[in-house]
Amino acid sequence: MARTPRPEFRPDPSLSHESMTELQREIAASAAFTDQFGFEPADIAIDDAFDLTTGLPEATPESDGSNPDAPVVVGIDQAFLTGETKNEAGDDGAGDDGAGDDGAGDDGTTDHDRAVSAAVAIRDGAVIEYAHAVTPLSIPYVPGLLAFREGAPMLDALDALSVEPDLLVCDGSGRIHFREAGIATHIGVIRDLPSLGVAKRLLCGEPVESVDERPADWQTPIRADNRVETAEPGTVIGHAYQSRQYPNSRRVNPLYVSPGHRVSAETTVDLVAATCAGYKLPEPTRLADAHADRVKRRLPGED
DNA sequence: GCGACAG
DNA sequence: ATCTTGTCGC
Repeated sequence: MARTPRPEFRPDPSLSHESMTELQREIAASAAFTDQFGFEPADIAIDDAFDLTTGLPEATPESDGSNPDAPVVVGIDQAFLTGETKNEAGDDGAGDDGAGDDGAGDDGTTDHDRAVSAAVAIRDGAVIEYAHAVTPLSIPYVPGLLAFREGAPMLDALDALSVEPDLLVCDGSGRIHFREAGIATHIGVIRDLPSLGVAKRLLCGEPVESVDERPADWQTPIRADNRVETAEPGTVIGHAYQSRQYPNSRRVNPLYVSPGHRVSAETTVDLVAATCAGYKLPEPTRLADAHADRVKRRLPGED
């Protein structure tokens, strides 16, 4: 059957705003918001939360006891090194070959930051591999255009991974996006891998029910509103999912989960729920977050 | 012109 | 995202 050619991903700082939004429309058009993967949510279930109080669990590539045929879930997250000014004499030679000036400007902020991208591969409840990449950032954060700032760094971390992922769990939105092309969608489409996004805050769209004071495991659909340019208002683009709640309180906010690529909105909730083990964030994201922080701490500069 | 906005 | 110790509440 005919197949839409995969859009190329060029996070070039010189790209115009229009070019970026146009590329996102192509990404969204190439994305599949239907289930296209060969396993069940139960196959990636993580029953026991990893204990991160004594450091991260050791990676065990040679499955000791765990099922080597279980799907590989890869969590991806980032940490940042900001405020890196360019006036430091004797800067480490790893500087970027700057094309002219930095887009610094009037507000004093520069783009001389670096991203630490971390990817953690989990199979049958065990970590089988850690990978990371440190990438200079050249594009500022703009709501809706996050993929152009963090996409390449995330792909770098994925490239550093030796195992083949069966599912990517990204930090941020997927289909819950102005053009249905959040960073989870970008990454999924570019690698043509099943992917989903887990965000702590809602970018756009409207919950069917109020998300306040909800018990654990509660969920409600997120419908496209007038801010979602590519979908008919009312279209379900993701869900609010209350992954955890304290026994006698109701202050924890829900997660906002949405399809990235090759996963439906409904199944996205099931997949996230399967990888949650008592904490607000799903285990793949918790571990990727911790790994990114660990790499960042070990980097020259802060000891 | 006003509002609104992942990491 | 990041800057950051202790601390109020269950």
